[in-house]
Amino acid sequence: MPHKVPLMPKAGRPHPSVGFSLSQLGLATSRGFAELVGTLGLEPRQFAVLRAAAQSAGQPQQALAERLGIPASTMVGLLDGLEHAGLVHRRRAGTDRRVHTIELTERGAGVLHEAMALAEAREAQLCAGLSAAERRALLGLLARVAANLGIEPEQLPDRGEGHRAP
Amino acid sequence: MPHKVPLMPKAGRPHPSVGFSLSQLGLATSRGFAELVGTLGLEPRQFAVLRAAAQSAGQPQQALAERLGIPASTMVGLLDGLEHAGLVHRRRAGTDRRVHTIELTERGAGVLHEAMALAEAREAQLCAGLSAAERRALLGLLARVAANLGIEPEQLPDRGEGHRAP
DNA sequence: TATTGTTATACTCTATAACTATA
DNA sequence: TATAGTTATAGAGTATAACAATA
Repeated sequence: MPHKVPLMPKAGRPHPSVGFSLSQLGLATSRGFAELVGTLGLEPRQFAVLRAAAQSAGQPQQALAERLGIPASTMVGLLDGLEHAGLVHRRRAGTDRRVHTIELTERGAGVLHEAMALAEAREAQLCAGLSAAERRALLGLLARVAANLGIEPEQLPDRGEGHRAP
Repeated sequence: MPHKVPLMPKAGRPHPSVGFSLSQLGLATSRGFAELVGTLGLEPRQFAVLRAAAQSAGQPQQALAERLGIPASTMVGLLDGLEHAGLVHRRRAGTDRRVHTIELTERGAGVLHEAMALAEAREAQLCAGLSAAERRALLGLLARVAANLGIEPEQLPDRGEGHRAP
């Protein structure tokens, strides 16, 4: 959450606004998700790293960083944690001994699996009481708002660089 | 964190999830809002303070802090900025000379007005292409998700890092 | 000389706790 | 003694820049 944390108006309560609701819910969901994967000893970005590493094994650590929009120096610490927990493996590439390729350990794959299950359960909790059609409608409307903002569907939340992002 | 900035998965792209979409859009909207009011020299929480102060003049500074969920020590800096910009006025209460009551200056009211106009324009941009009925539907669905999370409609995003060390 | 990963530095933000002045 | 506001200190988190090994 983090978005740095964004705080928006309140009070007046003339009408609820989409912007305020999204800001409020976005913070709550990401915070809740962080807590959830925290029970597995992961922080959200480590979960993202596990997923990305699982998609194709043996990626250089810098490739992962770039793909997730995480600075290389930050990636070091994230991987240190994952490696120390035995979830991931750094190996020097034979072709270029400067690069470290990343692979999930068996245990790492297991934890990733658990984390995905938690995420699914969380999704179900968020959407409790919504019919399948309503959930689809919500996703569709959110996608249209995202399009208005120029956000591509796959794009990571991406912590802004220099700008203040509360 | 945006925030702790919460970062969520990506990649796999089996189906988009409500949780991920909200996290992504929430960060984008709050960041965009921060940039927007930034053009007026405000940060988001200062905008919130102006709104709250406008609702009823002469509130003690601590009342504002509590109402917005902002720590008293943080409120000091926010008000310092607002006062220095001539948007707000600290006055010692006659009844209890310890309390500082806060009032908007004429200029503060003007800036608040501008900021609200910006926020409205932003809302329109977010909802571009949505019919009135679709926007209502979106707000309704978001409210139901919020209810599932136990969030009250009025509640501020609330950065509360809450569970720190006692 | 350029590049991969690492470490070190500096900066931003925030909260906790000390401090003052009133009560 | 307790409270409103202020200031100071310390902690977490991050990005930028220097660094070592390899190319």
